[in-house]
Amino acid sequence: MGTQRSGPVTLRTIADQLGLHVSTVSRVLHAKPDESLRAASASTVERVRRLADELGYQPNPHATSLRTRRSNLVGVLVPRLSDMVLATIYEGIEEAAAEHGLSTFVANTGDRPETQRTRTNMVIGRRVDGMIFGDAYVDGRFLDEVAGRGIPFVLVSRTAGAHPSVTCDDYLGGRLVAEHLLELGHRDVAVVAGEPYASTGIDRTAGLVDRYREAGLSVPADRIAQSRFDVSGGHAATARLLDTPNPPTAIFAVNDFAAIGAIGALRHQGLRAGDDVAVVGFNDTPLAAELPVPLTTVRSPMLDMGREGLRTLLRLLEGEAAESKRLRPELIVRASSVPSP
Amino acid sequence: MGTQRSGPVTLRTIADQLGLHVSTVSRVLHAKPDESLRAASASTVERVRRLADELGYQPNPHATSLRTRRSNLVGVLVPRLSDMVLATIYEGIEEAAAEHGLSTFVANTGDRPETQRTRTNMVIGRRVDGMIFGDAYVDGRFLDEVAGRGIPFVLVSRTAGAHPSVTCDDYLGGRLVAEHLLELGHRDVAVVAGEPYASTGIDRTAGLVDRYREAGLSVPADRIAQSRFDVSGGHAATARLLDTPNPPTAIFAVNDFAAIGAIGALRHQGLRAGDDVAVVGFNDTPLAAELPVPLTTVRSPMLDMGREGLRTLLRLLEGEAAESKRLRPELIVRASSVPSP
DNA sequence: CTGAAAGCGCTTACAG
DNA sequence: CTGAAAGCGCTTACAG
Repeated sequence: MGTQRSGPVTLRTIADQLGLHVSTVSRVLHAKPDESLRAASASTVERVRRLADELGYQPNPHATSLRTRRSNLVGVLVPRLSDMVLATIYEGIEEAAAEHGLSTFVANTGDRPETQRTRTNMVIGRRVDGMIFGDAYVDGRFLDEVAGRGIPFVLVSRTAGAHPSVTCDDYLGGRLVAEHLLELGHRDVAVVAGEPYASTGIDRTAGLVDRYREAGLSVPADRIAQSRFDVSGGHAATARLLDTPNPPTAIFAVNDFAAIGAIGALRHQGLRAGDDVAVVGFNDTPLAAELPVPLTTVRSPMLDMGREGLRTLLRLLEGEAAESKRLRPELIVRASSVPSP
Repeated sequence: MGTQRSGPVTLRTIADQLGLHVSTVSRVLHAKPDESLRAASASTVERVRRLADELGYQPNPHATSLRTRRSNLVGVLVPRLSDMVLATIYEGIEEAAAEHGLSTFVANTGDRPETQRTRTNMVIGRRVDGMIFGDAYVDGRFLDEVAGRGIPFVLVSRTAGAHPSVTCDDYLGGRLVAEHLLELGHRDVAVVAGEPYASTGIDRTAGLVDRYREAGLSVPADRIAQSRFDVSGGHAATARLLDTPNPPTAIFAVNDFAAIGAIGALRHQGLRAGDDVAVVGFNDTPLAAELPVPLTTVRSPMLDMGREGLRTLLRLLEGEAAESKRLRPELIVRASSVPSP
């Protein structure tokens, strides 16, 4: 059995017990199945593998990273994980990362530029191989800087400038909503539009407005209200939109949570979603279908966005060119946009 | 300016440019403000600090970890980050970790024992200093193993055996719900109880059942339905509870999302939450207040749980004893449990 | 087929 | 006050 060493098992533990040199052990453990022949004799390979298994050897990633200058670490920045949309995208990232032997750091930035900066520095300080940003500002200035520092990254959920991104086709999503509302005869629609720095809200709004214009109808500026992306943000924005002598007959909130807030604001005014005012959300989070008034919304492929985002980063890390992708949205019609019979 | 080195700035870069030895530079950069005197002469300290700043020196954490056997890394396991409750707890963990110069790995385990195993191994393989589990099974068997491997950890959200934990006082929360429903005159209550392996659901249920028993009322087994913790889990469990000739007059779902599912299931039967059946949730997530029928629920201090969980781990890492904590819940009464006037 | 050496970037006693 | 050495655990040409 050899000497019983305390502390974690290292290459040296194995080498000593087998009377080999650490470099031999390293070579064996490192070789892909097919090239093990070149690493050592068949019997040595066998003995090393068996003992490594028995002792539960796990390479020290700090030593490996120090030596190879590759950390197999990916940094992920999101506005906030308590936003189910981003959390789900992150789940996709994590799944795909695990499949490829990568680990991920996530940090919440609250969409605050100052925090984006400090978190990015912190993550880069940890020597990640690449980053994924879910909190891009549409102007992309900060990201230009990051690119200038030579660190590879991919955006998910939001686009910015020409940086590679994996997003939902938000513009198309907005158009789908417009078509649905036009069919229902709504000529006067208002938009809970999200934050002005996020491409998601911008593009979803633009899609709706453009499609309305094509139908000969304009959506005036005072029908479009900025908002936070959460429930209370949607509530506040809707309250403002309703504070007018001639309220709209339909509301498009660019996010399911904002839509829930919109429904809350309507209720405050004694108005019911569906019967009195059509409400449409975005994302088709698992809540949408279960609300007391089930929510019409646009399904966006959140998990896939994450998975595909990581794969794109992987390609970048291997020196290939990264192409941006827009994934297809799908309109899901429920009771919140159609009056009960 | 000295030689222009390519690649990242290391201690050597600074040492060479200043004609010092790396060990001197290390000592200076390492010293706390007050002990810098002992590290080097005042002028050397000044020169080193200035240049490090200028060059934007960031120590290579892999080298530091390799040398010091401390990674300043914490591994966090949660059932799923797309559960807003866990995501919020994690935000608390991350905040507190950042304040203490620690970074965190999070992984989703989906509450699957197999995944808990592989993720734990993966995280330990990354040489974290400690772990935080938000996905503890109440039997604690797996955690006993982890403890046996000598890795320090703290539980959040759920308890298990005698392992140190930071949780909401779930039992008390259940009692608060019982008192509220008893006051309203409900003698026949049903529980959407969550997963049988999670202390949260178990304790919340027990609190309610015990308080009812003290009032001379029993909650029979067929009024208690296991459920997943998400919306569709709550829906399914409620559908089962309603499938009886004499349905209950009140439903306690041990989680806001399950409660939303419960409301959905009621609606399917033509029943309205509040007017027809009282519904109470747990956690007071931001949605609760904004639902078309605002949800009565028990507020649990999610952020604090995370922050306090990390602090407890920190104490453990410093060799102190860790005490479990139960944070105080608070009942929030809204329309879902009181008929409209 | 296997060994020996060098080195990734850092820290920490130990000298002087 | 500063330097020199050793070593954390690994990988990778280079010998033989």
